[in-house]
Amino acid sequence: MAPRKKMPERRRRILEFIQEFYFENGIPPTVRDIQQACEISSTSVVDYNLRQLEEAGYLNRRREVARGIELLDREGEPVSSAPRVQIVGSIAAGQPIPVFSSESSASSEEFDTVEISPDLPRRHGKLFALTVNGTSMIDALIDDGDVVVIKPVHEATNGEMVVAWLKDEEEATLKKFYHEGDRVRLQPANSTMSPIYCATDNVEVRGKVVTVLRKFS
Amino acid sequence: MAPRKKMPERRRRILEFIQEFYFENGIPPTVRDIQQACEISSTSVVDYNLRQLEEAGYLNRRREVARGIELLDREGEPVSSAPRVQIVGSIAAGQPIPVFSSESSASSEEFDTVEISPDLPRRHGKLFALTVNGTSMIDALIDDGDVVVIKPVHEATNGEMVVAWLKDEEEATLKKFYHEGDRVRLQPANSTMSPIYCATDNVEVRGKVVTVLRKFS
DNA sequence: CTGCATATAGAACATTGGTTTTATGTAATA
DNA sequence: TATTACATAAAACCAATGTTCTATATGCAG
Repeated sequence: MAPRKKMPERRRRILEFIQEFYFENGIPPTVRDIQQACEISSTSVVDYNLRQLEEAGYLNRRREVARGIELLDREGEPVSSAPRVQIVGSIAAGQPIPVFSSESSASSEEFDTVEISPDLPRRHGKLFALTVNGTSMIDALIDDGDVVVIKPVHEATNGEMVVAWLKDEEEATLKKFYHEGDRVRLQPANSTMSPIYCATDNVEVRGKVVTVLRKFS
Repeated sequence: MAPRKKMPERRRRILEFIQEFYFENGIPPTVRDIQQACEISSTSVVDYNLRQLEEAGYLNRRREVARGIELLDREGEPVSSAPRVQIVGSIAAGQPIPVFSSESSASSEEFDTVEISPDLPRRHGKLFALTVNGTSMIDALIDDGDVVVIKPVHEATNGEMVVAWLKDEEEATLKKFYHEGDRVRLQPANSTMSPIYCATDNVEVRGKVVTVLRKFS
């Protein structure tokens, strides 16, 4: 699969149309649907661009099959109806968590997963999840046993709830992030706990909370 | 749309296959896909049965379109990838809310909707949603502006969070439900508020909370 | 039995829609 | 300038696929 870099305007337009069409109609468009919508003079041009898109890993084409275009997500997986994210571990203030590899490799079937709204990966791309241990985030309305869905990012803006990695301590915590001058304040979401202050270069943001899932049963 | 009653075995088989196929492939099957999978001797038989299924409201057929079968749900709506529920109103302790009609009628496009995990309607069937006003449910980790997804039910077990309708007062509230002898305790989720006690026959359970959705941004 | 609705068959038809072929234009590069 | 990769065009080809036509079988009501 070729790398993804800059793409001609028309090609981008085609890809966008396919996504819209599939979302609205529940079936992929035909080559000629694309041709008309994107005002392209020939089906061969559409075919050409589809091949390029396939090459670049944006979609699969089922040969000789009507409406055989299959959209792929950023990991090359088909975008099916029910996206799931892996629960890669648990987190509680001060507790270590496993290392994240956003380039997650081979072993896929070893984690529990949770089903999430298709909306989320559409907006945020690749996500993962952590189970929350204890009530240390209770003031942020995150309870023991809740699952937080995380978007892997390396920067955060003030007030966002992030997974922060403390290099020296080799610990990860779930806290609110505040950059204050040359240091960082990590604010627990529990009024009985004090904030952590540390040097900017000792803190590594690993991701931020996108949503919280809670079981009612 | 004709009523749904008993269905020939073969027809049921066809419908089941369409569902499986669409789920697995992301596109509907062709007439001939169905023919082969269901071991039917002629495409005309498939066509005949598809017409019957359309008549009975199980699916739509886009005429002259390859893979034009569109599955419908129990409400006659297309089963698209991302299920949505209507936000039919808002709720806060003591505030009135609109009347729910689970047999929701004509007007469909008048409400905001939220996208939910496909898992939920699969498990609970028809759902609706309410926006939470104020912080009266804060102890249950439900904040102002959160959206609660509700399953319309008429009974609840102790401890469940329910939408309760108080007949005399003509008000609806979101509270925890406890049946205690000949009366019902409706427990607010806010430590500064007192529970409501009332006669069993003055309380009507309208639904229970299935999940909470919160925006992080 | 007759008539009628329901269900199945086989075959052919007609359009849709994926694919191929050949030709042209443009920009970057040796 | 010649070469090459990239992008666009027009037209045709033909497999995939929706649709139709005719014939047959079965069960049920009159």
